[in-house]
Amino acid sequence: MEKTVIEVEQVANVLKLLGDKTRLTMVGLLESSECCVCEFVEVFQMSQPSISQHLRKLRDAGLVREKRKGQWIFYSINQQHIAYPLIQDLLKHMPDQNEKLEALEAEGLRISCD
Amino acid sequence: MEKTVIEVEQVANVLKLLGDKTRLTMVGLLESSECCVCEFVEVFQMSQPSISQHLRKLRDAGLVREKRKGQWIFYSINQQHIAYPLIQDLLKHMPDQNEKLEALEAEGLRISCD
DNA sequence: TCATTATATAGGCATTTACTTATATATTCA
DNA sequence: TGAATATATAAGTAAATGCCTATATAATGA
Repeated sequence: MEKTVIEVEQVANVLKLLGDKTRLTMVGLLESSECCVCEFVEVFQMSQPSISQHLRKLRDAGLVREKRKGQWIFYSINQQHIAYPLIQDLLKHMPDQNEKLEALEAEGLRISCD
Repeated sequence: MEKTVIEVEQVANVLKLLGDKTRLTMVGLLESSECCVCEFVEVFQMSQPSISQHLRKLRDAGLVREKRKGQWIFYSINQQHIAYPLIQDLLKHMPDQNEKLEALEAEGLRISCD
């Protein structure tokens, strides 16, 4: 395991952010691939503003990055974040979120710009 | 690493609980030794009811256990909790909280019943 | 240029959170 | 038994949270 030691307060702030089912799942999804906002809207069946607000919190904390590709904005995990190794460790204790993306793919709702 | 896989919602609930500096530090302290409420009051310089309420949340979630010893009630970490391995992994990314207990000891404020 | 699609922001609202002070309960010991 | 100590609970409150609807901004393509 890569070991980064982070101050308690910083750890608490990251955990507070991830202490929400939606954001935690988002991070789990982003660990396997980039996603755009509309994909999250599909996955979570939640209003688009709500999704945007969750992503904003993650972005403000530096945990995710955004990149525009045409009309879409893709979010990805920031592997440079000091808490990234910690987050990886966390995710190891959770079920893989990939099936949610595969379900999207099966419905033809996956966005791809490559 | 011991690997327990837990449902996303359960993980989120644990992270929400630990997404508070006080509770996260409490768990860090309890990982190295049992503590009673008055010790926490000293360490955190916080009102006794406030400490009790934090401990109650941890106890309600089953993360810690309480055991009366005379007039004191000692709290300990519940190593049987399904999320305990996850918590251990978390703590590896934080500085050791022991010095806080050592400081107490130096002031003669550490309670011991053995 | 205009309609459509994708995303962000603003404002409102109900719920939760973390503290406070006051009080209740439990144990110890003279 | 009664005072002192340790802890829990109750009630109140300000701030934070997470959602919603409405609207603004940005890119696309006919």
